[in-house]
Amino acid sequence: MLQQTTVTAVIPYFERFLDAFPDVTALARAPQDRVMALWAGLGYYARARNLHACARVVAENGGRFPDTVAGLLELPGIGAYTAAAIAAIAFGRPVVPVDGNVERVTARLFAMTDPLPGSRKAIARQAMTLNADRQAIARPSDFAQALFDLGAGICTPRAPACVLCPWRGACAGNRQGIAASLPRRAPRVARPVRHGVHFCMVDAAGGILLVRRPEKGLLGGMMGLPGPHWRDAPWPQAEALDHAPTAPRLRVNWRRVGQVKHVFTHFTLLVDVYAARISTFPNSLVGTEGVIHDMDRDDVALPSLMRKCVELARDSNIFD
DNA sequence: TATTCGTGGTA
DNA sequence: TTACCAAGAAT
Repeated sequence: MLQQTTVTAVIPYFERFLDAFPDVTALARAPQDRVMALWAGLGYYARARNLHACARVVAENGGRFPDTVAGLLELPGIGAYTAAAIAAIAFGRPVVPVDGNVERVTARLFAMTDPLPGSRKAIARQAMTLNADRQAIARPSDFAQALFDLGAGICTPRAPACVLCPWRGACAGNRQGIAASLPRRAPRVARPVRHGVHFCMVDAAGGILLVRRPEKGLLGGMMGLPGPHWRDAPWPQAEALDHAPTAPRLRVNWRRVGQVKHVFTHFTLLVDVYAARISTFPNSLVGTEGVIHDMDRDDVALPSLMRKCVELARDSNIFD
């Protein structure tokens, strides 16, 4: 959960996850949709699929995790960082997990000025040597946690508190007066804008028509409002309505209720939201798709983007 | 090696 | 507002 995600954002998800799946075998035997529903809103949904797959592998092997970096790397969703973190924290192996915090501390400590992401391997190599110390080797878990906390609390991305840093005297970045500017990054490309359309169909009971998204790709395995693919060009209303969900002898009066802006990692999405009320869902629509009656239910795998679209439709009084 | 993957908080 | 960033992994 903590991969690329803040502790603050993770905590409530972590609590609910452990309530639902007290141990790895419970997670292994859970249906995937239940896992995705409890992950909904946290993002990077491949992590949920990988975690579930990982639990199944571990359960197959008697419910015991590998206790070496090499063994952990074999598991789905566990890469170099997570393997080292588990090995050090759970099994006391003398390795240094290199996350964004450790990367930043290392780049500053050794005044490494080559920009990320090209310098990533060199920084990681340097970081591996940080525990070349008798006390560090003796307590791999504490040393890893201490590095995280140094990066999160003292050696922060902006305005680092160098005067409070226990490593100030050894820090080449501080000595050269460039610590706060490290690690340097290659300039990032501008985020393009893409356009989508989604349809919020509501029945008399307040049910909303949902479809399951493909397993792979963006929001993979999650539920969503129906609509055509996202593309670079905007969708004129007439063209958008060609993609509205429909059924034989079903007359639907669509109304554009507004636009949702949603920022993904590598593009910004503008979604035109259309809403309509019908009396009851035809079987041809409900049969292969899903309907929810309460958006606040925690058993629906609805990502934040789709939640925002439904909220917009709700604000348009389509549910009244 | 470079892309693709979410979301929310903060300056 | 925009831009950046967070206990990265898979392809």
